[in-house]
Amino acid sequence: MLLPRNTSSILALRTHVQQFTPLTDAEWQGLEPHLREMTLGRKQLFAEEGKRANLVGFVLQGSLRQFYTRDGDEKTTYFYFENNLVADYISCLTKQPGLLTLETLEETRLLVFNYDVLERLCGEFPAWNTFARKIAEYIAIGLEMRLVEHLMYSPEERYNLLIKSNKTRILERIPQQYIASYLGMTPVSLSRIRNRLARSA
Amino acid sequence: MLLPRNTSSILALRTHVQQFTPLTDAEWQGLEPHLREMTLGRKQLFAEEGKRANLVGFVLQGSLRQFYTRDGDEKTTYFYFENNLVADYISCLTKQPGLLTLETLEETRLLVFNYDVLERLCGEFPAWNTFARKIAEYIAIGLEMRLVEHLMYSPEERYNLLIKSNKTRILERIPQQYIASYLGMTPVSLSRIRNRLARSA
DNA sequence: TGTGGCTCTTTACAAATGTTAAGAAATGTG
DNA sequence: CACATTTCTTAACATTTGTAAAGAGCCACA
Repeated sequence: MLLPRNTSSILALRTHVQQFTPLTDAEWQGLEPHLREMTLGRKQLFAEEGKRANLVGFVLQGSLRQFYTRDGDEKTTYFYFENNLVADYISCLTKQPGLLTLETLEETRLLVFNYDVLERLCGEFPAWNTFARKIAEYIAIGLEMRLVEHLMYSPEERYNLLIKSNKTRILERIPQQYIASYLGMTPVSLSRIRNRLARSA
Repeated sequence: MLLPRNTSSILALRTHVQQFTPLTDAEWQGLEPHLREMTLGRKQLFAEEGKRANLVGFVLQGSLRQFYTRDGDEKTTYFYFENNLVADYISCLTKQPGLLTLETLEETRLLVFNYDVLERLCGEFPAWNTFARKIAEYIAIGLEMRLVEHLMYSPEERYNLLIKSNKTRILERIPQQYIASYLGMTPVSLSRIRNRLARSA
């Protein structure tokens, strides 16, 4: 479902982009005409396993989860909330069919554009190229930290790290089964760990 | 230990860089004057935990491992071989003290340059900015796949995936205790898994 | 507001990995 | 080439997590 564009939404995205690198009005105008609003109901798909992704979204309201499927079993690996960009980044980069699915957790409103527009802007404007570089660097740092957490800490320690982190949105808004998956354990195991912690506290 | 520069080494690096994006001679000359050769003996450090990193290396000969330390316990998370770039990427990007250590596994010869040179080139030449972007994207893709492997597969399955992968250099050249760490398990556990596999084969 | 479905917890049991320690094997170094 | 060191294997035991199943609690939606 596509809606007309909204000025304050567009400003929110521009502000987000400019947290990575400054943009002149002219540079911004390279992207703005390609933006459109989209609203998805609960449990609808923003990207689907097996399909080549070319859509980037900026979450205005709502949330999504990212999961990989194996033998019909879903492994949730990431969550997206307001004021963040969401995409099957790997499929956009490689132009290969995606391995993951992006599903809304609630009714979600997004500002969207096609990844190939950004790719074209990277060739036309150094500023957009720098933005794309900074985004990639930001993603790489996040992934490295997350991988290290898995290599260095036990499931119970990872849950404690999540509690002490500033990712409270995850704990507040995400069903526990998905948090368990995100932390690399089963829902049963997370329930046990929570029980242990509650008793000792 | 620094040695005079060597033409074929420099060509090897240029070839590697150009696998990410094409460069004119003029663009390449932005980097070349800043290259120098370095040779490290076995078990010497290329980057050290707690120190801010600013060095990028291109491995000409030899290999390194990357590890994080926790309570005196080392967790090896990555290996670097010939014809690959090595750096404490996060420390270079964030300009914060590094969390990891890079140690040679054998006598290693590298071509090195300072990261801030590359950063400057990103501002001067769009081609170098694109190179930095492609590198970041390449790293992000690798990290995402590695994280997913940990979230979706058991230690034994991860060992099987490593065997079936094209990362044979790891299995051939890396001590098993480090491979175990890389796979997120103890050396004892890896030895057991190998034993099980050998019996069933 | 009631009802069906989804989510979380709890239990018992199975399976895998972690821990510790000792010995065998391999490797690096003088 | 031989010794010292490091690495790998094996074993026994402890701990943790996974699995399956049942019930309680909560939420969404009609």
